[in-house]
Amino acid sequence: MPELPEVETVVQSIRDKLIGNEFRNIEIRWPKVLFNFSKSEFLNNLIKRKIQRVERRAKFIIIGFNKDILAIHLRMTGKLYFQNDLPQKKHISVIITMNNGSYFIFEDTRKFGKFYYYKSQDYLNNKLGIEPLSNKLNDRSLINILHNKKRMIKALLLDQNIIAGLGNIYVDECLWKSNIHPETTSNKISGKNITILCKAIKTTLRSSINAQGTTVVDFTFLNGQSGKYSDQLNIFRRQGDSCPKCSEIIRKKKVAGRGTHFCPKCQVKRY
DNA sequence: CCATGAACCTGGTCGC
DNA sequence: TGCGACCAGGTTCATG
Repeated sequence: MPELPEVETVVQSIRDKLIGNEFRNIEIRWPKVLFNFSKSEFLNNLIKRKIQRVERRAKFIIIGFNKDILAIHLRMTGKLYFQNDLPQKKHISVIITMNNGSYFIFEDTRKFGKFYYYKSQDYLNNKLGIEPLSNKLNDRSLINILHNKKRMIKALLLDQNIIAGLGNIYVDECLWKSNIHPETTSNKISGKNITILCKAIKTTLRSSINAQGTTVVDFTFLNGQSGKYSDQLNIFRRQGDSCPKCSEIIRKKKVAGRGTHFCPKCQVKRY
């Protein structure tokens, strides 16, 4: 499901209900959801402590206490929301009872989502690449990154250790906007095209955040609201349609292990 | 260093 | 209606 704009949307939808409040209890319905700690560690470390901050780092949701954090990754189908009654749905992985009696729920059909507990955020910050919307990503740094690697551009942009937050939807959209074939070797892309790519990444992510993300199948937040950026997708899942720029038929093929959408006329493979 | 495929799970869709 | 094959917004691990 979620890439950077969707995670940001989720964070914004739960932040005010978490900050200043406390966890009181936790019910684990899918034990593997706790990746690097146990239920008793959750109870010992995170109960009855005031939540200080709620932020996004890459595709992680960070719930910060003092220095220590609860980090949540939604993977493909994770959903986080509040509810006043106990949920009756099928794929509930976690139910956290809040100090005000409401329930903070993690629902995850495919069960890939995970909770992590860290004594500080340093571990994640060191492991993850730069934030694409920060000024650490700019024309110069992106040229530097791409020209110092020899990798297929699609795989490189999906690599969270380098730039953290892009996923399959936005990589396809951004490569289309900058006329780069997804299989192009990164060091063969001209500085001029990289500049266009850099701009495409920032404007696409910002527009999607403004539209509260993309709902392709079932991404929802709050009370089942959908992301509106789906209307602005140009090629993602539009194989067989006409390219909005040149009317060529949009194609789909597997690149870097992922279904990849591109226009064979606008995005010519040079290497 | 890089690419590929499998694994982790469930459910939707498509063809027969 | 049923069944199998294939696909899905992500990440990690083994292998060549």
